[in-house]
Amino acid sequence: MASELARTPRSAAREGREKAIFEAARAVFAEFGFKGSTTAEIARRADIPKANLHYYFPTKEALYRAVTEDVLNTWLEAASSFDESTNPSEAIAAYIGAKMDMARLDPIGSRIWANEILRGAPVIGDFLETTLLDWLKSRETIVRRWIKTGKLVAIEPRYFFYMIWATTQHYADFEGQMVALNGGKPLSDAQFETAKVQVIATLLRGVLPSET
Amino acid sequence: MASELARTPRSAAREGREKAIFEAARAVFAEFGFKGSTTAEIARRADIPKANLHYYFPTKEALYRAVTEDVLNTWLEAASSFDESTNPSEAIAAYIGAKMDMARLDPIGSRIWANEILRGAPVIGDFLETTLLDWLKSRETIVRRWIKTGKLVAIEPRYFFYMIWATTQHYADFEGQMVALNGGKPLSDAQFETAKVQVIATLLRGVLPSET
DNA sequence: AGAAGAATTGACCGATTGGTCAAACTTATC
DNA sequence: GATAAGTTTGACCAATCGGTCAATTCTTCT
Repeated sequence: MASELARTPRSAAREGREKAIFEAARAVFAEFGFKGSTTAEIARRADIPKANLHYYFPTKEALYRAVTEDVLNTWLEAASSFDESTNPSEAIAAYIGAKMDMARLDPIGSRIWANEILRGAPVIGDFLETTLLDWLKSRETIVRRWIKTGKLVAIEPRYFFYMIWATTQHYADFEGQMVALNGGKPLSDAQFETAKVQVIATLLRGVLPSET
Repeated sequence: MASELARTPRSAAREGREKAIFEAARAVFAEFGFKGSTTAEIARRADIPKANLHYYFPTKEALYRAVTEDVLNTWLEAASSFDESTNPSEAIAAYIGAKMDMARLDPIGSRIWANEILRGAPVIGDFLETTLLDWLKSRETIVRRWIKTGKLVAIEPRYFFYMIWATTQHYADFEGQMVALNGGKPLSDAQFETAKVQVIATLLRGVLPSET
């Protein structure tokens, strides 16, 4: 099959080098944004000559697109954790938990996203208007159903999702601020777990009807 | 007095030109961060030759510091709206409201802050570790007192403030995402007011004891 | 072993970067 | 209206930018 030929696995060495460039690019783009990043700096962190970088990724923009689209896929995976079939508490808790874990495990991805949005989302703009909007609409429907059946207080679902996105992403994007406020040390696993539990509890209390 | 001579008011024309450069710089730094911004682009937006920009602000870094410190002062003004003397609901509502209004009225300032933190806060790092930490500690004390007197549920105050900062700042930093999800149009005043009311209500419900 | 292709790299390119400078131009003061 | 000070600006600089290229080295296959 032709498609199988196209997917012929490259040598492991090649994949390794590509990944090294990719990871270096992620770190640099996350810190300096697209314009502020240089292929020279990325190559330096990947420990290869700049010319070699351009052999694997012809342009800075191609590399940026590859990095950005990868972040997008990670986002989509986490999105599925908001499950319609479970009850509101469980669905919301699972979703917030998944997004918190994402921020903890891949803060760089979150920062790449943040930089892209700050620029006006020139690359992922289409995705926002199509896939993300569709996702949001379908989840809004679910939330509205929960509200109608008295399982949630009357809220505008959209702004509730914004709160979740804002809070979870904050733990990745503003890590620098948190470190400064934590005596120069990153949040420990225990601290992060406390934060995660509290974020879930506070947001659930904020939208669940009083138990009267 | 010598200090008075130093503060000799410059001509109104000079102040106007300085302000034009300043505003152009704010917009550019907010969009591209420090490294991604160029003095040429700032000068272009201020509609002056680049050499003239360097007459008013000798270096790109000096201009950036001026812009950043201005953002900092705005933050400090809003911080005072968290008032110890009022009850928790009012203090928290007023503070969230003030930060939401800040995000609405000065999204650029918020984005400059975000870019600075994403870079690792090289300029405002000192401020974070001193003034901001002091502010946070004193407010944590107030919140803990409220918890002890049963006016708030048991929470770690710090992570509650992070939620507030995250959510309010999100309305400025991720405006591009919200616009994409709102049919390409910015949030109307009515939409923003709804969002603001809901954010306050949800967060208050999240930390106030049930009315049983 | 040797040919063919893939990968590596130093040298280099025109464009852009932050910043300088001297000459020209305005404005205030006497 | 002459002088001095403050302001504006095009031309220019070395350094860095994204990207190219030809020469070289390494792998793979027969």
